[in-house]
Amino acid sequence: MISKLFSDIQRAAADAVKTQYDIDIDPSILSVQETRKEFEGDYTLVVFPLAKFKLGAPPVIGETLGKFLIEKLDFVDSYNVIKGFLNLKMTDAFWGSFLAHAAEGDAFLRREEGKGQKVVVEYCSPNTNKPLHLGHLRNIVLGASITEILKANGYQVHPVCLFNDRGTAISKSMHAWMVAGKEDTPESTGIKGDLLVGNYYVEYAKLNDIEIQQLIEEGVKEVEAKKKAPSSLAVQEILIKWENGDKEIRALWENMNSWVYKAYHHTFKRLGISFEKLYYESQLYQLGKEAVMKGLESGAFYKKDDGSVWVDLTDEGLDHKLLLRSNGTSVYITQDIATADVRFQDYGMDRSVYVVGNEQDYHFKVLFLILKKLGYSFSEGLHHLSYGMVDLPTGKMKSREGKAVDADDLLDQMEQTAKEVTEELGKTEGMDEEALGTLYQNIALSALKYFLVKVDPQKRMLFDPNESVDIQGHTGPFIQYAYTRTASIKRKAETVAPFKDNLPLELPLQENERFLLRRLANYPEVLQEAADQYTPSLIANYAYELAKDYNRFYHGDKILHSAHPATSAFRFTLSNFAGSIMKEAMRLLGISMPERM
RNA sequence: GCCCACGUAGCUCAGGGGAUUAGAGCAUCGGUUUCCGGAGCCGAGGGUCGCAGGUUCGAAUCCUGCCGUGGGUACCA
Repeated sequence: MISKLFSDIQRAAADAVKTQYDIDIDPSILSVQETRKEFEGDYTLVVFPLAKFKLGAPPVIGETLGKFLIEKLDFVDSYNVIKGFLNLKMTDAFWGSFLAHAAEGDAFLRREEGKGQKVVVEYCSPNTNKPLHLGHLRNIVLGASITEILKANGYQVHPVCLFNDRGTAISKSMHAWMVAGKEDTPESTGIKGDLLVGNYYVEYAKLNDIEIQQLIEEGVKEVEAKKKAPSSLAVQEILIKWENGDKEIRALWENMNSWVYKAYHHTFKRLGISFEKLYYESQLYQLGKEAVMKGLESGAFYKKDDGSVWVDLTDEGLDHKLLLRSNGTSVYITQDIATADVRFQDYGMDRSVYVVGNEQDYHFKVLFLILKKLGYSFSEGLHHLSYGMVDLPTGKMKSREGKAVDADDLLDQMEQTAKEVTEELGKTEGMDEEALGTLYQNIALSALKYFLVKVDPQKRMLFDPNESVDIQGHTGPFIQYAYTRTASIKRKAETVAPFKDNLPLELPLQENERFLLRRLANYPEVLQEAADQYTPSLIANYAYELAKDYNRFYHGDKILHSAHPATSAFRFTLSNFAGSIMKEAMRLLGISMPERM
């Protein structure tokens, strides 16, 4: 809607230049933007770029164009020129018409761009040897929201999760558990399964470090010591036994994973996320070899004398990359090739999005080039949604040192805070115990998810566990609170008829109303940009700005009891519309809106 | 060494060619409730936009170099 408006203005301005100065210009050189707050107007045409045609001083050109536009475009009410900026004020009728139409149905909330295109989004994808921590949470929130954002843009989206359920990580926990006496279970200890397994992972790391230290003191070189430490050797043995299908090892492996999955599914449920399909590395890791063989046949890869298989990426500015070890076993990237292939068989997707931390930027660059070489039809639609780590004030979060913020603990803590603040405010009379529990959970999730998603994914972010996540200011609960105001207004206004396009506005629009309308009109653009750039933070920041604009509007003239019924109808419809956009924007972030809080 | 990302107020972050005064939140200080919900609203103080060049009518924004931080550069995942 705005993009069409902007191009209308640009075209009219280009026409003006043609008729007034007899010069043909490309309309797109005249950029249109929102008028800055301190000036009068809604949208601004920048006329500086015309300077190079030597038509005169920019302010004079601005005047000429302004006069022309006000004649030609019936939605332009007035204009003013400051330096090379032509500020255009839209008519009240324009805004009235916008509101009446946009607020009707939900066409305004959806875009068609991705219609007919299938996208697979892989996110979360944990190693199953430890609890989900704050870093996973950032991943999950990004993955879940990009899924919804793409859907709202018309794509058919399939969210999937890949469990890295085998390999050295889980084997370390297994070894420590066996060393400790093969006794503890989640049931016997009362410790949730992922944490229990994670504790053994920490135990392993401690044991391993001590052994290495000892060897070094005995004069063994560090590199050697890491390989020769008894626990390191034990893990290698576990890996081999696992591959050979050793009964005892397989049983323990299944058992430990089941503890972890049980806990994960509980956490997933709590976070309100679900996947369409779960993939397991243990079922995929052997398929890589076939894929590599195909590439070998087609000439995309090459074989060295020792039997190892490589891909040459020097043409793309990278180096040679190993795909298959000389002993025939696969490496990390081999599995990813296979996984992409399996996924294509499952979904026939046009695009594939991987939500993975930015320490793997290079890995995905390589993977995407390889998939392209192999000629996959979806290789043009690959995207790595890369995000920065969540750091603690003490540095990186490290599971192996037990230095991580557990997702469930954090949520417990935040629900408590939400409860305290809500009770203090006392707006929840009449809600039963269960509804209150849901509400606290909702507020806690909103604070946490919003905190994680509002920052540009590319940037690292800092989390201080000693300072709990805010619920005031630029936060999820702030936006929820603004929404509950719209809900409250709605409850109290059953008799107010909605505003229709044919109704007159008895008063000229107030500044706060215009700002709010402008913000709302911009929603489809933000929705598109968030999808095009795979950046949910754009939606988050938009929702915040919208809530702020709404609060200013709310603190202005009365919505329901204004002097004229037509004005009340208009303000009421505006309030409701703002509420539904807030709700939709937050839904895209995986946050639901309470009606009261 | 080479490659990538990041560097904006005390702290956490927006803005990513455009306006004189670079915006928010937190923290600090002040105002605001007989009136639709004060988790709010209004205001004050606080900035060499890492540094130096360049491109441009115009640079926090684009380019180059340097500095700082983090990550990558494994027959690890």
